[in-house]
Amino acid sequence: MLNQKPDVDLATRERILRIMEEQGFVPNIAASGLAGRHSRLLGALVPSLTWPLVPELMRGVGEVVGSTSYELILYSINDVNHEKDRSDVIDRIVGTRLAAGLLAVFPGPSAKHLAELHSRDFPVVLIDDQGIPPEGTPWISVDNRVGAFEATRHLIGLGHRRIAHIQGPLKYQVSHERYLGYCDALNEAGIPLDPALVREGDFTPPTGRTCANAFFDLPAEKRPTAIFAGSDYMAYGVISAAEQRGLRVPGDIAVVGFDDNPASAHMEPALTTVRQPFYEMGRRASEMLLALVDALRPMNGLNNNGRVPGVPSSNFSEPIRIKMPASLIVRASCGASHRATIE
Amino acid sequence: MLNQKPDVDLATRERILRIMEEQGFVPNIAASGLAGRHSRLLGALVPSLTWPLVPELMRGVGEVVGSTSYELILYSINDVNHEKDRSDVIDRIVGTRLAAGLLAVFPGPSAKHLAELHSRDFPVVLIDDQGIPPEGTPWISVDNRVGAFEATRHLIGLGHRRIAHIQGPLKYQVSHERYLGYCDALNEAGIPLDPALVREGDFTPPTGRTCANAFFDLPAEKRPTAIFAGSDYMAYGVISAAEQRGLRVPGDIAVVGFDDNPASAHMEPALTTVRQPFYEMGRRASEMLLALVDALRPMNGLNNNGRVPGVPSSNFSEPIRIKMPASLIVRASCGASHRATIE
DNA sequence: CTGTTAGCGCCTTCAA
DNA sequence: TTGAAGGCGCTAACAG
Repeated sequence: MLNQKPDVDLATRERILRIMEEQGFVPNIAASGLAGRHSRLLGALVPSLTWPLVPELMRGVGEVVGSTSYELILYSINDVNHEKDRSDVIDRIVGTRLAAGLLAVFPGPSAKHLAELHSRDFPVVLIDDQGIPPEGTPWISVDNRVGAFEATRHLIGLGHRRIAHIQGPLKYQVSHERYLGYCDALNEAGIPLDPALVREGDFTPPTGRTCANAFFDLPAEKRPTAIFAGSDYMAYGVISAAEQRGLRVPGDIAVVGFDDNPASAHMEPALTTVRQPFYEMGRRASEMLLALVDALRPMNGLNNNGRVPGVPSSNFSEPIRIKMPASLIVRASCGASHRATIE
Repeated sequence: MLNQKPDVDLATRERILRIMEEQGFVPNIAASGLAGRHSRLLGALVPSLTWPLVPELMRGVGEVVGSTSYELILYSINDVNHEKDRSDVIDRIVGTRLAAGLLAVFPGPSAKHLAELHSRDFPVVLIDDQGIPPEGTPWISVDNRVGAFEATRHLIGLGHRRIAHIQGPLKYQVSHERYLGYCDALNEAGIPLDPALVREGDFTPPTGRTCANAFFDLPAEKRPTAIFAGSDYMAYGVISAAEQRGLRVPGDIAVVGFDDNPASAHMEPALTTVRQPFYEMGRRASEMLLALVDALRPMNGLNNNGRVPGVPSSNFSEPIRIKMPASLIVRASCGASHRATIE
């Protein structure tokens, strides 16, 4: 019977169905999933939505999923610092058989387990900015190295020679990648790397402040004229430390961040930074996941009439790993207005 | 049969079930919802997650829902400016019978329709900062007026007499409420309201900048010494305009915002603002929704054994409308460090 | 092509 | 108490 309509003799049921379809009839998704052995739900496994870039990502996901007949079910793992392996949670999720596929944002240590799920033909797409994809699992990431390279090169182009870098935690791959990009740019310009100008932070403003102060305490001839922070949040700390010392940004010290947090455009001075295309990544990831899920459907999504034979069920092919470009957003904090970026 | 376990003769089925239960057996949510005529999914209808405060809210929601056996299904309506009535979408959502209840964040014009759903015994909880609740529908909002009152009074306490206010769009109730709070504080201090010191913005930095410039253009004796912006974003614009004029914040002009965006603590100067307890609101709302949903379940959530009679199905009672307090967060931008707030 | 039937995995009721 | 049967709303595979 359809929805909760009152029972009628079976003879007229079909007719009723037809009529209802012509009006706006909405089938019960749960029942349809059950019967069709195929859920219309996609799971999204995300870390705290309060991370600055996750909402932007989910905007892309929501848009794509919203344009289909699928619905999004949100598994928001509010892990304190995202260190724990959430394989148990993932197993529970898969166990409920609610979702036809899983989109995992910044999976961290669970990536391995998700890759295994994928290899068992459960549709999985990973989004991360790390860059160490498990073998064969669909994976969308950001080209951190090139992003950092461009940021640093931009500072060099502005005449800076003593450029400091505040790394993220070294346990994260991204931190290394951004550091390598920084080195690349110095190399290209023939500027020797000065270890005194590289420090490790933890992505938060306080460590940005601490590292900046350490740089400011260097003897004048070793002191940097520009700081490239591994995250916008650390750049906030740098700016704050500079102001407290009476140093003007960008007049006395140029600052560049990484992430392009929503607020970074609106600060004073507006922060030059490297934008990661999270919205686009969300879109791409969702599209990939939908493709995987569809490939697994009986009849491959075609009506059961056409003579077209279903493709060999495991159509897990095509674009597997995507590396998205990060782009430099030039604003006031680096002291260059050679490109007027009004946002 | 349970999950997709291979078929066995009916005799041993039950035994298998028992054993599986002792191990970690995870029932199929869709099937259980179908059979039990009760879904274990809660719908969350949210505007763009990229609004600064929605993620914080969803953190609360996610935490509460995650601690139950319910799952969250996310209906993210990326409406351009949240004006459209989404009743059609809501009908589709309810029509799928997927969710047992609906949590609507900033429902805007759809609030009326949601209230009607509620009156038809479909569990609905609204979260809004507006303050015009439809009759009887569970509704959680923020006390904007008192928040604005405290912000303004704080400025008065610092010695300011000429305090400007930048309103949000007047089509929003919040804008009026915050304005009223501002007036309350002036009244209390016996400061006459000066219409030249009140302007309407649209919650974004550019209008903050525009309005601030208008204030700065006033003749010296009419010029404000403090500006209370109706949103943090507008406060960013104010700060930016001030800097461009060579005015120091808070030295020359004190600035207070409203919202406490995540970045507001990290700017230079850190922004004094009014925090809305969105995390807590998310929690409360989820708890209310869960209560409503449970009240509707057959047997009222008790096992079908106990002699306890189910409560009369419509147990829609208890806390219906909640107004949460907003709290002043004092930071550097208002020039008062009488409370050292390090964040 | 339309019509019918048999479940999907689970809950609930009734019988033992 | 325990167990078997019926059905939730729908789809898919089969008949006509």
